[in-house]
This record gives sequence, structure tokens and C-alpha cells, in this order.
Amino acid sequence: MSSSIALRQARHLTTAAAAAAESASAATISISKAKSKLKAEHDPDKALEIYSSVSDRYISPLSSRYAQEYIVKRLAKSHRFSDIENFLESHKNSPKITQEPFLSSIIRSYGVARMFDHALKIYHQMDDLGTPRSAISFNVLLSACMHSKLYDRVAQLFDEIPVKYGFLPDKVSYGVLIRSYCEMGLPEMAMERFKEMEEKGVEITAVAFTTILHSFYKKGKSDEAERVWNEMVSRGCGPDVGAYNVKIMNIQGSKPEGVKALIEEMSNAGLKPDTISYNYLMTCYCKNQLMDEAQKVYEDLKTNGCNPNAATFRTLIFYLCKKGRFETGYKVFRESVSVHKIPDFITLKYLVEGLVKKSRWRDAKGMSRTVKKKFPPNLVKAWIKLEEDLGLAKVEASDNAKVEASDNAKVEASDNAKVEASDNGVQ
DNA sequence: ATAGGGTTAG
Repeated sequence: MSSSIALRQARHLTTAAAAAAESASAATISISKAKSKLKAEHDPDKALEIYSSVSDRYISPLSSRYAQEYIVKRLAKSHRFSDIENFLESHKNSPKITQEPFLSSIIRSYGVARMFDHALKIYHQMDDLGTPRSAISFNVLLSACMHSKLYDRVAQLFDEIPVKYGFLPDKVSYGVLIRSYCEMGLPEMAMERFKEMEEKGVEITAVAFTTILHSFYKKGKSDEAERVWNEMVSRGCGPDVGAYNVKIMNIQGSKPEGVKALIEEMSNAGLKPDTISYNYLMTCYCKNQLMDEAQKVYEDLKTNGCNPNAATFRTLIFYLCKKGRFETGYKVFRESVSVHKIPDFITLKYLVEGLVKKSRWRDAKGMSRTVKKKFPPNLVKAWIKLEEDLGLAKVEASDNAKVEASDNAKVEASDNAKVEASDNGVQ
């Protein structure tokens, strides 16, 4: 991007960002509606327009956090850091700035953009802004520091800040500190901190244990991991579902029976396996060429009180394609569309190529239409190129013979309405 | 209302 364009965008944004943060008068849509609109919007400037048209932006802290972070992520992707600054700093004009959770969301957003210096700056400004401090904003600051990959700085802040401002670190503060040690490849150092937590009466949680457990597995130290697991159990800190999932992750390379056994063990212990647990089982079946069993896990998700997520769809569709089950793959794809969790480009490329290979022209066509509606502009461009390479672009215009050759050929290629209906028709 | 656990194959 040339600097003049950047400058123009920055100027444009100064106004747009201010409007977005301050004006509630142009309010037309609700935050929940904005959420789905934002999801489909890849242009940061248009995302800002949506943000500024939301009436109840700050009513639900969780939704407003989502919208704010979303915009920051989009801007960060375009390296528009001064725009991020304008956008986030303008939030200081809101009367809500005296509320710690509101200010914390700005700190978190700076963390998302890897702008840690800005995060630290606003944290220190809290006194001037009239915002009270507790461990909450400190923990968000530590997280921002960790997500900016400044791991040794986390330890430094942990020692300095609570003393300076006169509060005590809590279990979450320790959680972030422990994670930083683990990220540095020092899970032993993380374990060391447990003593200190005990002395200070800070609860040692399953989350902290799980962080360390994961780290030891990652280093290939299974024996150490097992020791951590046993200590967690003997202290009565766990395990919980998350801890089990780390254990499952470590054995999923082996036979499905092991994964199944762990899931049963969880259930017997009164824990409810979640989507991640079942994803591991499903993936394990896929890797062992047991596609019927993998599909069964997917189909039973609902019965087990879980919803498929983006990873479920991506993994299942990928392995279905790998096994040549493109028709089933297409069916699962349509289910992913209906819940707004469509897989990535590579997976869908694999699927559309398979459909074409099997002369499922109508499915390939329908899929293509949906993909172009859902993907960001750069990927749409790549997809159109793919369509051309596959000869898919011509099907609608001239090659009815091809369409009629497919088993669902009753739908005319020009009957767009029908194709669209079939795209969105899966509930 | 802030900390942990995942997602193909190259």
C-alpha cells in the first residue's frame, strides 16, 4: 500500500472511527444483527460503518467486545495501525471509560493488534481517566502482553504492577504467568510457582495444571506430563473436560479404542465430553480409514448435546474427499453453510474438484455460488480462477449437456433461484 | 466475567 493511500485512509478513518465510537444517533441496527453483518464484511471501512450504526453497542459487554475486536483484527490484517489507534483511543470519550471492563476491552483489542505499548499506556492512564483498578484489567494487560509474545515481559509486569498499584495477583494472573513460562519452553519454572500460590492462598486450578500438562506433552515428556496429571488429581484440582482433551490429544495418533476409552472414562467420572473431545475421536477414525464410524460420531453429536464447529466440518469434509465420498462431502458442506461455519479454501477446492471429477455439475455449481457469497474478495478471485480451470464457469452459459449429464439435471442451469434455494435449504 | 484444550497436509 502506498503511503498516500494509507494517509488518505487514516484521515478517512479519523472521522469514521470517531463517529463509530461516539455517535449513537444514526442507530439503526441491533448488536446481534451487526454481529452477523460484520462476519460477512471483510472491508474494515465498511465494518466501521456497521459498527457506527449499532444502537445498543455497549449494552452487552460480550457483543460489543466481539464487534470491537473484529474491527481491530480487520484493520490489523491491513496493517492500518494508526487507524486502530484512532479507533480505540476515541473510545476514551465514552462515559463508560470509568468502568473497568469497558477500558479492559480496549487493552485487549490493543493486544489483538499486537500493539502492547499502547495497551500498557492506557493501563497506566487509568488513574487520570477515573477508572478503578482490580486484578481484572491487570490480567487483561498480562494477556495482551502474552499474545504479543513478550513472555519475559509478562514475568516482569507480574512482579512490578501489583506492588505499584497495591493489589494482589489472583488465579488468573498466575494462569497467564504460567502460560508464559510454558510458551518459553519452561514448564518446570511454571510448576515452581505453585508453591508461591499456595503460600499466598491463591487457588491452583485445573486450567493452570492443563497449561503445564500440554507443555510437557508438547516437549515429548510424557512421563513428566503423567506426573503433572497425578498431582492434579491428588490435589483435587481436576481433571476437568479440558484436561482430558489434552490427554486425548496426546494419544489420538494411536488407535481409536484408546480415544474411545478416555471419552468413556470422562463420562463415567461425570464429565460431559464436548465438541473438541468428539472431534478428536472423529479425526482418529478418519486417520484409521474408518469413515463410517467417523460419520457416526458426527451424526451423534447432537444426541450427545454438542454442536459441530468449524473444525468438525473441515476435518470431516477433507477426509470424505480423500476417500472419494464427494456426494456425502457435499451434503456435509451444505450443513456447514446452514450454520455459517464453512470450511477454508483448500478443503473446498478439494471438494469442488471431486464433484467435477464425478460429473456432479449441479452440486459443483451450487457450491461455487455459495462459496463466492461467503468468502472475502481475495479468495473469491482465486475461486473464480479455479472455476475457470475446472471448466465450471462455462457450464451455466453454454454447456447444458454437461448439466443434463449429472443425475440432478432437471434443474436448468439458468434457474438461479432454484440453485440458491438448494444452497440455503439445509436446516 | 479476565487464564487452559483443536482444526487437512504440506
